[in-house]
Amino acid sequence: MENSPVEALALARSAPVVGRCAVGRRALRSLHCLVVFCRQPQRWFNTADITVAHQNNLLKQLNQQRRQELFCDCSVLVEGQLFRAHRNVLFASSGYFRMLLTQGPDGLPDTVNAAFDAFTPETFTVILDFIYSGQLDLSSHNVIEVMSAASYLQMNNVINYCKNFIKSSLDISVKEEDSDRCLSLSETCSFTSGAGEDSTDPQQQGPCSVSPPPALWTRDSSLSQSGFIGKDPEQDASALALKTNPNSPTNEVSADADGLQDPQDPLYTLPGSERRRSRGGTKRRAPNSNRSSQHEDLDVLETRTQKAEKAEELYATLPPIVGVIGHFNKDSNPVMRFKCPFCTHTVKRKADLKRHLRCHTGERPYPCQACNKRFTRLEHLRSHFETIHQARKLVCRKCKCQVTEETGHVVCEGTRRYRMCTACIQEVGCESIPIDSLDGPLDEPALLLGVNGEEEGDTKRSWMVNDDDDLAEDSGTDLIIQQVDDSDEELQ
DNA sequence: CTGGGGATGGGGCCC
DNA sequence: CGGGCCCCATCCCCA
Repeated sequence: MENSPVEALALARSAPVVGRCAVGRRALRSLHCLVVFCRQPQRWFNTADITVAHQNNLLKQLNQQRRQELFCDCSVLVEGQLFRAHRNVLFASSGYFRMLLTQGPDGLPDTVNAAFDAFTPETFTVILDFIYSGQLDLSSHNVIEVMSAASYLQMNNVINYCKNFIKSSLDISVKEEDSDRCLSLSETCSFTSGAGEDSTDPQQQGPCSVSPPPALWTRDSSLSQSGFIGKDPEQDASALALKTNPNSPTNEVSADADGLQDPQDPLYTLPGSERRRSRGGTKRRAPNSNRSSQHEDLDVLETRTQKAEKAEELYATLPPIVGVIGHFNKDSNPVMRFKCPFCTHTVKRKADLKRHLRCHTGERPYPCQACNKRFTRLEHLRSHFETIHQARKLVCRKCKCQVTEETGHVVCEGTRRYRMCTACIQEVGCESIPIDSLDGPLDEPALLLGVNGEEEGDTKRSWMVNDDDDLAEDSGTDLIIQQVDDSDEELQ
């Protein structure tokens, strides 16, 4: 009796001691047939077809069983709604469930119950449907919640699909922004998974992927996950796209190539390599942008304002600031931590999370008025300004010797200022500038004017550095721009 | 090619 | 909760 190749494989696997028993001999014969069949694919079908067909069929069967609640040995309670599933499927799909099912104190129990308040039943439905079908039903309205839930459940493949969804939305946004400054995107799209196992392929890991989160699980529904999540994000995915995954190559290349990324942009983020390359200088706009009309500039300003507003909107409506129990303190009270919706990072304070989010959104609210470089934090701006533009370091730049306010002569190089000792000054033959001018136009209060003033729109005129008014190159020691007068600056 | 230093970014935590 | 400080990691430039 001959077996089919699939049966042969199964038989062979179940009878490892091939040849020592009848079953083993039968398996061996069947396996021989399989080899023959595979060598003549036109007579049979190749193994890849078998595998795919088998996987599809198996997944379909499992999904049917789930829907009919057949053999379900796992209950998941999400905000009061009960979901039945198979623990082996959940185990294979989610790092969270892997930990839940393997690291429990009592080994594998007969039934497993998990409860979540960190996401909605609708979100978990999307996740569960994906687990059992490979189809991820994403839309602009649920992508953040799904991504947050996937992050919570440690499903890297879903996270990556969500990132791709957001990135694709970004592409659409950028292209449309380039053409008619109009933001829109497709409302829904569906991603198909190639495999149910969550991906650990580093290439699929987004730039915001970090180390696995701490074990945040419970095997007792009474110890449900504490936390909260917005129920109605109402988020424009285009806004999310503009703010999400700033390091994505798509974002960088498309935006930068089109000259759309501007250091003046509150959401501006330097690409990984560009970030370093542009240090100490001013990122110029594309040459052709110099010839853009005033009308176009106004459109650009309007677009930036829209971006800033959307950033604020995102922060205001940001639902997935998920409070999670990080660990228990000495009094056995849960210590709440806040989880980033874009990665697995958790922080103690919501304010820290907001600060952390800037590394995902690319928001840089603190522009340097001297060189237009933008920073995510005021302290970074201040540090940069003191170091680069105020020559606060009492070290000779040439010979590295210690100098004082008196002996360290300030040398100006564009907007950059540094100190040199008397000997080096004479050796180089350059001129120092009076110390008095250091705290003149470049004093900090003026510097910081741009932080809040940027939203007024007028100061943005100075952000659009072109060949004619490149501050970094031409302003020299006369950094008058610190005397922020929006109306005057607009006219310059 | 390599190591040191500068500039920058990001996390933790205190005030 | 924002501001600020400290610390560390990373990247880049330069000798």
